[in-house]
Amino acid sequence: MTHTPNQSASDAASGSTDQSDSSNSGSASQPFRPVGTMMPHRELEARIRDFWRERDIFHRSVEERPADDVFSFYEGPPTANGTPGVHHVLSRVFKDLFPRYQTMRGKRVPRKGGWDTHGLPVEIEVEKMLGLDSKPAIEEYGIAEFNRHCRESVMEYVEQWEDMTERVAFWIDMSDAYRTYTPEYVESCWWIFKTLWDAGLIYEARRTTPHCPRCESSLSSHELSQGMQDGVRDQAVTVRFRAHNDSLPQHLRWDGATDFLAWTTTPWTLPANSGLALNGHETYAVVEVSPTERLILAQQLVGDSLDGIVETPTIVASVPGSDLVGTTYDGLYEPDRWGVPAYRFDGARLVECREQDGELPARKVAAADFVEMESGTGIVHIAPAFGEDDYLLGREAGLLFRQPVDLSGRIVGDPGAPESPAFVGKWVKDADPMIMDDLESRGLLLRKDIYEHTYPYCWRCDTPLLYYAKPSWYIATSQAKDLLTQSNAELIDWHPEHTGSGRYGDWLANNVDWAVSRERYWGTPLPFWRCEPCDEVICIGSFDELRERARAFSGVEPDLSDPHRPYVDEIEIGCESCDGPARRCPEVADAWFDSGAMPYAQWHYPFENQDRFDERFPADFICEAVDQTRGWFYSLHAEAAMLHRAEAVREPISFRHVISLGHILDEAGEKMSKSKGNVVDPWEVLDQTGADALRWYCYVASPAGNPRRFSVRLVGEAQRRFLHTLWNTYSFFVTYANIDGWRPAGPGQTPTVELDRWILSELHSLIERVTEALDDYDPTTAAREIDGFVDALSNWYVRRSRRRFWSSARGGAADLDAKRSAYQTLHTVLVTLARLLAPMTPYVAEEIWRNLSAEVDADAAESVHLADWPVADASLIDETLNREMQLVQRVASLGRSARSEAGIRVRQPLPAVSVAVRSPQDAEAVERHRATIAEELNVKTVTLADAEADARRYTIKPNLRVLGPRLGPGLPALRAALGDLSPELAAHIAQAAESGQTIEVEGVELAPGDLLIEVDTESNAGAASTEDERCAVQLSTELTAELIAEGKAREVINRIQGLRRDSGLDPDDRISLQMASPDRELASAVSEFESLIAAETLATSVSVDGADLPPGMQQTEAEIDGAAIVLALERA
RNA sequence: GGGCCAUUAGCUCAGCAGGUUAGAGCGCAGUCCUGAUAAGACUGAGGUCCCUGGUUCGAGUCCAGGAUGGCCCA
Repeated sequence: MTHTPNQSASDAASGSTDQSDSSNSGSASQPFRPVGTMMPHRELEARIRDFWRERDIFHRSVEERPADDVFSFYEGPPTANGTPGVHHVLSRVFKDLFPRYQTMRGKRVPRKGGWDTHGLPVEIEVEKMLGLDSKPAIEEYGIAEFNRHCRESVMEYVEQWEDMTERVAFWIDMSDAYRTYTPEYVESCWWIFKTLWDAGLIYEARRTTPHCPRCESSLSSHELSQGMQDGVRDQAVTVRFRAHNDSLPQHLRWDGATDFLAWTTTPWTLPANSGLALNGHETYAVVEVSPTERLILAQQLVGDSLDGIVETPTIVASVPGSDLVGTTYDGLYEPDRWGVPAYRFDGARLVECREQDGELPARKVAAADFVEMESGTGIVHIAPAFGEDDYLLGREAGLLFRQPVDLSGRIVGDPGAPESPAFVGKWVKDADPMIMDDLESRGLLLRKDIYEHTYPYCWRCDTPLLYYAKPSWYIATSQAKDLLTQSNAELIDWHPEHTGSGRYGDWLANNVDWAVSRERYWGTPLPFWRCEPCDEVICIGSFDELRERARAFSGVEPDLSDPHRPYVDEIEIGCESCDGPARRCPEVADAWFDSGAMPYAQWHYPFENQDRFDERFPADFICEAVDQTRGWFYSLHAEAAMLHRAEAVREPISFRHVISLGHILDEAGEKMSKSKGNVVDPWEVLDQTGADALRWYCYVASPAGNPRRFSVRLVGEAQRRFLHTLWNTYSFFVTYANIDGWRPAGPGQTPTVELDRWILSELHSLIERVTEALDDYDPTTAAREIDGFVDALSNWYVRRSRRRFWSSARGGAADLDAKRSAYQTLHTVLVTLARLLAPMTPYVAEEIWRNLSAEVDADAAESVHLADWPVADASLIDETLNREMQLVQRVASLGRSARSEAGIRVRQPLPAVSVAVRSPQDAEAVERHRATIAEELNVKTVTLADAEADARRYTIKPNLRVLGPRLGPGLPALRAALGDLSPELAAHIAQAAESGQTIEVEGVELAPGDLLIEVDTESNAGAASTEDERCAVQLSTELTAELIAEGKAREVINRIQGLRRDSGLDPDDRISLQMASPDRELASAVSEFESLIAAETLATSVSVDGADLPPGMQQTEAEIDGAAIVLALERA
């Protein structure tokens, strides 16, 4: 049996297995595995995946490249405690492209996988599962057991991840993947901490975080935004602080009392007051409210603040805020008298003020830009322990730090102390009214209001959060700010560029120290041990060191097979200074620290694999979504820069090229989220359209850095438009090559057929452009170039070459060379395309490569992914030919347009086309491609328009690009003058310009290059014309009897071909043909063109006017131009 | 509140250094073509190039301000 081009997809799917005579690709009649017209993507992917697995192609694609020429790729580790979504697919698709490309370019690209396993999101999932809802609950449940669940949960969906990864053909070594929880990984992290510690780049300080007093836990910014509530109504109070008279500016000192008015929505923070902030650039008013009392507040807020409190406020003085800075005042409470210690800032550290150091410094007024005039009094109460702004101002202005509230939200202090207030021991929200009552009774509360604002609540338990300064460990990244920004600007190549210079660069320029500790359980434990008696901190840099010191201290060597909490917390070591016992500080590391440690920790560097590390650091390429600018992109860069500063690694960067991907949106441009229900399931897309289509869409739709809209429909469109066209070209080739038994015959010489030379010229030009784009990490340009090429290949090259592929079937042995050339050329193009597509659409590329090359050529690489990237052969690129072909295509397009305008169908031959062009080169092109133009337009002759003979109209326009800069403001006058030219003058100028003379118009000397000349051909009777800026085409529409007859004959051919198809004949079946028509004209046309009809329809015998058509024949009655004809045929 | 990006046809996107009539694909309508192609060709409808100013002989493109959307950070 012979395959017809119309065989169905399901035939093709099973084609190679259940059709006995076609199962061997090497069989005599069928050089290639038959291919149907529809791409069977599911079957194809499964088959190719099996092949890759069986033949170990991925590993070989790495191992077969030279070990000393590595292209280093780092995998940004995902967490497998959730199912993979489309956005994960997107990043894997982009990650995969460049390693594949570089492999084909000859690099060895090892691809070690990795999993991110630590962190709060993991803990939260486990808490939910176990029904725990707070830190105390976890501790009661048991940290050991809790962490055991965490460890299990992070690999829960690993199988789904592996399936997805394999399905989209992301080649990465999962069997050798690093996991951030392994002891080796943790130990490398400790090495980093120790290295930075020794370089003095780690310190402990307080950090203000949103804190849930019920869960006793800090919340991340992500959690914070989940629990923001609008329209929260809180009590706002305005209170007075008595200024020290002798600290006021001279002119404000007097006998009476002067009070600052300050405003707050959190009365419970008032006992912690250490300062008042005002805006140094604003004006403050001193208001006299009684003969003995004055108040100070922002001048512009006097009315609002005192409304209803003071009848007629009298402003006795106005002072700039800056004049009040440094004024001291009395606090409302003195918590140090009921057992709350006060601390002073020593840089970022806090030092407790001890009794022996003398009296505490007084509270004072400071200037701060964050003080606004929107509401309140323009004076803000500052409690450095309870707010980010407060803390930073306290540190900057040298205020005291008091923290009379514990982590569970209770007011601390010794209730037995003589001055201890009643609210000691109370929950802060319960303390609020007590404090207000107390202040009111002491005459210090000026007013109470209800204030509506947005306030954060715990997303889990709905408790209002406290901003709370907690001890925290910092990496002093701001000390390396210059190194971070400079190395980023000079050494890292960002795509898109603006992310590196803009978003990321700006963020680095505003770098603040990295708060790296978390008061949690499932994470890399910080290697800091603190001596209980003397507070000395010891940083441990390896397990051996810890074992050693623990044994030296306790005589027992600890088990470090699991270095996590709680086991590591139990290990005690000796203090170097006082010999006291040191215990581990309970915090774990920010999980981002783990991710940034992967260049070292994935190899257990520096304890093992030094060579490997050296060879692969820094990475040549990484790729993640844009949200990683402050995530992995930063942690990687920061750790490398800090280690470089500590002189531990040779480069201050850990990656050289980076693609930052835009986010995936739904079809309407909305973010995908479960609550909106617009999440696209990756499996659905993969099932419906296949991995290649999904990948292709990702590359071609929009540049990597753009946000992209995504839906099954859009991917399906890309599939139809590109993959389907490619596949059909491939299928066409295989079908005809099999019919002819054509086999590739080694490297052929440059073809002589012009069309073949042209497509090869375009192909090599394409190789150049695609290579350039991929070298520049620009897959979108590469994909769009290939897309355009495949369109030209299918709709010009193959269409124009069809007759050559059929030529043996048409009986002409003379065209054998041309046919061989066509096969050879199309084969070369497809096999080269397979290589160009291999990094992008690895399945279909492999299919084409295997069928057309590997399976028939013992010398070809077994897999396209083991093959080399094609190299453009400049000698095959013929720019002139490319331009000429472009012109021919334009002429054909214009001619078809003229035809349809004249309403003459394409099968009707026309006598002539006349082409007007504007350059000698184009004229030559028309001459050289006459035959093509004639065939495309179905005309008998192609002539160049003769300027004299035609009624031509010229339009002369100034070449603005040239004349604009030269004439400037004089341009409009010239433009007007050229627009008003008489036809004669225009023709005169045009001819002068064409012959290279200089013309003067409106006093301006114009050289030929200064003008653009357009030609219109008048459409005279019997012609149809159309033009564009490069050429004009005029079709002669005058029909002769001869042409009409040929038109009729072509109609007959069309009907016979239809009948052939309907009769189930194969394309190369011969027929005997009989025709009969009562219409004289039609009958004579058929007789006249009998040989044409026979040749086109493969008729070996033709009988016209067979009055008695034999009954066994397939027959049909057709109507042509109103005349009936009966057609009958049978296989000859 | 700050930063980055985007905004061009119903939809998805091009539009390079400012230049003459702003393009493509999909979709829609019509016509044609077809023995590889669920394809293709031709034509048509469909645009205040987000808005307002400015620079310039000339602005979708450059500058300033604003609007909307997305992301990040407060």
